[in-house]
Amino acid sequence: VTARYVRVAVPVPLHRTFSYRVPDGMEPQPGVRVSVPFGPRRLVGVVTDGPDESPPEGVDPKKIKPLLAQLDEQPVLDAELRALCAWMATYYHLPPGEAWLQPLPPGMTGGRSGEAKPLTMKTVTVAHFLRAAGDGERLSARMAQVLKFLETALESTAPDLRAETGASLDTLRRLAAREFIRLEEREVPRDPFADLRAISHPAHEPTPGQRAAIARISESLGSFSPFLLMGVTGSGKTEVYLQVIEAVLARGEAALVLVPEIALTPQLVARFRARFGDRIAALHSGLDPDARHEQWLRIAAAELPVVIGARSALFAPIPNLGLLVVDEEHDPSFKQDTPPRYHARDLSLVRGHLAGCPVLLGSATPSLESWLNCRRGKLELLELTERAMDRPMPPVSLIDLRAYDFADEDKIFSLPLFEAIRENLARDEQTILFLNRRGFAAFLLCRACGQSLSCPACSVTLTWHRGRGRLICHWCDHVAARPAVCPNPECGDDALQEVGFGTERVEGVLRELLPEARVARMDRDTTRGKALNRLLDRFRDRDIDVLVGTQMVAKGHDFPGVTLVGVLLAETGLALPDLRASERTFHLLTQIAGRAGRADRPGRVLVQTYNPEHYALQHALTHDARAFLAEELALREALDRPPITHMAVFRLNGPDADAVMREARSVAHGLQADIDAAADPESVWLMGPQPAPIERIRGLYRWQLHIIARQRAALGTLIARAMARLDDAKLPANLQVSLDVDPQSFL
DNA sequence: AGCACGCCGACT
DNA sequence: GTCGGCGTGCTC
Repeated sequence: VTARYVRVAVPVPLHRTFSYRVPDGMEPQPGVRVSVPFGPRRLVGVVTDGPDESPPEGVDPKKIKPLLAQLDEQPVLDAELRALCAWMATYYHLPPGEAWLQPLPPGMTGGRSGEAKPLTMKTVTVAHFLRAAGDGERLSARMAQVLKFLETALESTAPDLRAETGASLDTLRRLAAREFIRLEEREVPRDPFADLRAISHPAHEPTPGQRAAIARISESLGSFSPFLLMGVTGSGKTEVYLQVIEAVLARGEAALVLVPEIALTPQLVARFRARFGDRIAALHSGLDPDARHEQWLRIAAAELPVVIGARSALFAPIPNLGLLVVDEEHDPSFKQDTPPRYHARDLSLVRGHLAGCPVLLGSATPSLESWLNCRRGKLELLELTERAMDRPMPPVSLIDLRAYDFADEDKIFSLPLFEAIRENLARDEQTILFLNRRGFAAFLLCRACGQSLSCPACSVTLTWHRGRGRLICHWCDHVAARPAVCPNPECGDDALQEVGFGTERVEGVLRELLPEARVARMDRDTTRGKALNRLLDRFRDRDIDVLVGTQMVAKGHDFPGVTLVGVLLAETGLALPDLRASERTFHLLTQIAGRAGRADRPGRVLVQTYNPEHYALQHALTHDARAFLAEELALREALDRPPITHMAVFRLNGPDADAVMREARSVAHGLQADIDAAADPESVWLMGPQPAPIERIRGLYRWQLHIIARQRAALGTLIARAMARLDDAKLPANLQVSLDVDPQSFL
C-alpha cells in the first residue's frame, strides 16, 4: 500500500498549506477537519486537497508528519463553501488557514485555546405531574400552588413555573423528593431572538414596482442572476425580499439575508420573524459562542431555511442555498476591517455564482461599485419608484450656517433649526438630531500655547466626555483625567478651552434651551448591552421627544412619530482623507432624511452646513441618487480611482518609526521594479509610501502604500509577488505588514 | 501567530 | 549560582 498525503490549511498567518501523511484507516476528504502536529503544537486544520498518492513537491519527505486524528466523517465545508474559501484566499491574498477556517464557529476549530470541543446543548428543567397530595400530607402554600397548577397542566418548565407561582428550583426538588412530581432535564434550542420585541407590520397591496421586481426575481430562481434592487426609503424593499423568500422556500431551498448590523435592525428581523416564525436562524456578534455554534449546526442540518445575519453570516453552511439578499448593500460595514479583510457584498456574488442562485443587492443609495456593475450589465437593475401608500419624500432644506444667528453660545443650533424643533415639540411630534461625532467637546485646546491635548499613544486629540468626567481616546480607549492646567511643561497655563462639540454637548445644550423637552442620546456611549433596544422602544413609545444620535440613528428604524430630522453639521465626514467621503456623506444624509415623515404626517429635514454648495449635499436635497452617482462616477473616472480602477494598500506598523519607514520603502522598491518590468507599466500607479493620516496608534507608527491598477489581474500579480518577497524577508519581529484589497478605510 | 532555543542582568 | 528578559527561527 502506497502512502497517501493531504494538504491542510492550518490556522497560522503563513501563505501556504501544509502536507501530512494519512495514517491507515483514515479517509480524510477535502472539507474535513483534522488534528495535526505543527512544530511543538497540535492544531485543528481543514483538508484542502487530496488524498494524493504522490508526495508533495518541494517538501523534505522526512519532515512530513502523519495526521493525528480525523475529526469529521463527512466534510463540514461542502464543495460550495470550499470553493468560496479558495476564491477568497486568492482574491484577498489571505493565508489559507485564515480563509478556510473562517466559516467554522470557534467551538469547531478550538478558537484561541487548542482543542475543538463538542457543543453542549442548553437544557431546561421540566416538571411532570405524578400524584396529588393525599390527606395528612402537609405542603407549603407554594408547593400546593405548584401541584395545583401541574395537576391540570401535567408538565411545565421550571422558568414557566417560577413565573406562574414564584416557586424556585429548590421547591421543585423538594416536591420531586416526595414523589409528587418528576423532574427531567430536556435539551432546548437556544433562542437567538431572546430580547427581540415583536413588531406588527401592516400588510398592504404591493405596488406595481414591487410586483414587477418579485416576478422578475422569482422567474430567475435556480440560476445565478445578480440584481440591484434600488428603491427609496419606504418603497418596500423588505416586502420584495419576503415574497421572494417565500418562493424560495416553496422550492425547498434556503435563503440567506445579510444586513449591516443586526443589532441596529431589530425591526427588519422582527418582520422576518413574523413572516417565517421559527424557521429563522440568526448569526451575529451578540450571540455567545455556544448559541452561535448551535445555530451553525442547525443551519447545516437544513433545519433553519432562512438565515439572517451580519457580514460573517455569508459563510453560513446552508446546504441548498436558493437566494442571497444583501440589504443596504452600500453599507461600509460589509467590509471587515480586521483580517481576514473581505467584503461580504462582493463575496455574496461569488457565492451566488457557486450556488447557482439569484443575488439581490438592495439599497436606496447604491454603492458606486454596484452602480458601475449595473451600467456594465453585470447587475440587473430593478427599481422601486413609488413609496408605499403614495407618501412623498420629505422636503430637505439646507441651512447655510454663515447666514444665520444661533440659539446658543456654542453655535450648535441655528435659529431656524431651533425654531423648528420648538414647533415640533409644541405639536407633540418627535425629532431626530444627527451628528456624526460622539463625546462632549471634540478636544481641549490651550489658548496660551496653542497645543491641544492628545493621546500619549496615538497621534489624535483626546475627546472630552463630560458625563464620565474623562478625556478619552477614540482610537485606543486610553482614559485620562482632565488636567487643571496645560500639561505642556513649558506652558502650564490654566486657559484650557473646550473646542468643537459632539452628541453629548448637543444633548446638554438642548436640555438647557428646552427644559420641557424629553431628550435622549443614542451613540456608542449610551447603547452598551441591552440599552439600545430599550432606547429604541422608549422612542417608539413616544417617551422621548428628541433623539440626538450618531449614525446609529440613520439606520433602518421606522419611527412613525418622527416628523423633523435635523442634521447638525453635514460636512463632518467630508474632510476625511477618504475617496468615498462624498459618497458616505450622501448615503448618510439620504438615509437620515428617510427617517422623517413615514406615517400619515408629512416630515421635513433641515441640514445645517457651512458648505452648502457641495454636490453631495445638493443631490441629497433632491433625493436624487442617480444624479449623485453620475457626478461621483465621472469624478472617479477623471481621477482614475475605484471603482473605475482597482486598489490595494499595504499597511506597515511597528514601534520603531525608522524601521517602519525603511520597510515601507523596501516594499515600494520591490513593487516599482515589478511594475517597470511589466508589459504595461502605464496602467499601474504606486502612491506612497507615506505615513498614514493617523501616524501613530497604540504606540505603533504606521506607514502605508497604495497600489492602483487599471486591470484587476495586474494588481493580483503584483501583490502576489510582493507577498512572496515578504514571506521570505526577515522582518523585525515587532514590525507588521498587512494587505487590504479594495480598502474601505484610509486612516 | 505561537513556541522553543539562546544568550545577558538582578535575585534567592 | 539561577530565574527570566525578549531577539530570531521554524512550523509539513
